[in-house]
Amino acid sequence: MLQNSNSLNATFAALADPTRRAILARLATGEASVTELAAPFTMSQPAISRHLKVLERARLITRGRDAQWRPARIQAEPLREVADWVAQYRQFWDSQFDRLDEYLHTIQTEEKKHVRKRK
Amino acid sequence: MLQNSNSLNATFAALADPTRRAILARLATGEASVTELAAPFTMSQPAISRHLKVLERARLITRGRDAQWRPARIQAEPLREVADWVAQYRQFWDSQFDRLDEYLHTIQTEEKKHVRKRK
DNA sequence: CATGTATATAACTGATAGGCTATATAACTG
DNA sequence: CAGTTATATAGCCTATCAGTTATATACATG
Repeated sequence: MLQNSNSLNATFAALADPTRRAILARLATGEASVTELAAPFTMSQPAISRHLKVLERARLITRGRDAQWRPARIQAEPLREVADWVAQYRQFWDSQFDRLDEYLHTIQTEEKKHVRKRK
Repeated sequence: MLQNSNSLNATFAALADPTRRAILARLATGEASVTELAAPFTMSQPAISRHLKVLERARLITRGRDAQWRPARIQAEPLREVADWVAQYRQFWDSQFDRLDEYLHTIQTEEKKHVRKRK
């Protein structure tokens, strides 16, 4: 279950920054150069380059080469891993699972109360 | 689209740590005390308390009170936000969307090439 | 080959993360 | 109320993050 631990660490850390999420959103419409990606932001070009490096290390993007441009492309795999990870918890908000959720929670709470009192 | 930016920042940052993800996995089976949550780990109790505080600030857990115990319970909402966010990118790995994905990518790439050459 | 454009890297800085130990607080229990 | 248990907080340390400016590198082109 935790074999993707390192991968998820890097992916979630990369996604924790709004600039990087905005870059991904932009790349969802197609590849783009660093300058194009930097345009919507007030921060410097090196800052964007570093954000891209973080995304690249998390494998959320790959970089190409087109003359002096280094176009970035979004990569699906880490996003799929996030989707798979969070799907584990779907029961907690999906009404389809409410009954099971409630049941599991009830028996768990009862057990804990007993355990604690015994100690 | 970015109205949940702050919330997602905290949520993704919280999820970037494997200890905190393990705590959430444990809480998916029902509420638990700090000591119970700390048991599987080699780190100190204060370290676990701090991890719980991070999860709490991200609203991924809430804390209760049961005598000297402070049971933690998982909260669905931020996880649902993550699921919603990542669902935006479902097209990139779901084969159902491959054709659209390919089409979008092709026209995007063509456009970019023209723009770059003109400059 | 000199210049312009696109991007990366280096060096610095201030803030935050995540661990520790020691200590404080809160509640139960004899 | 003294001792025990559960948890939180404080203070410290080291590492990493996210930004900056200055500079280097890579490529295109007149």
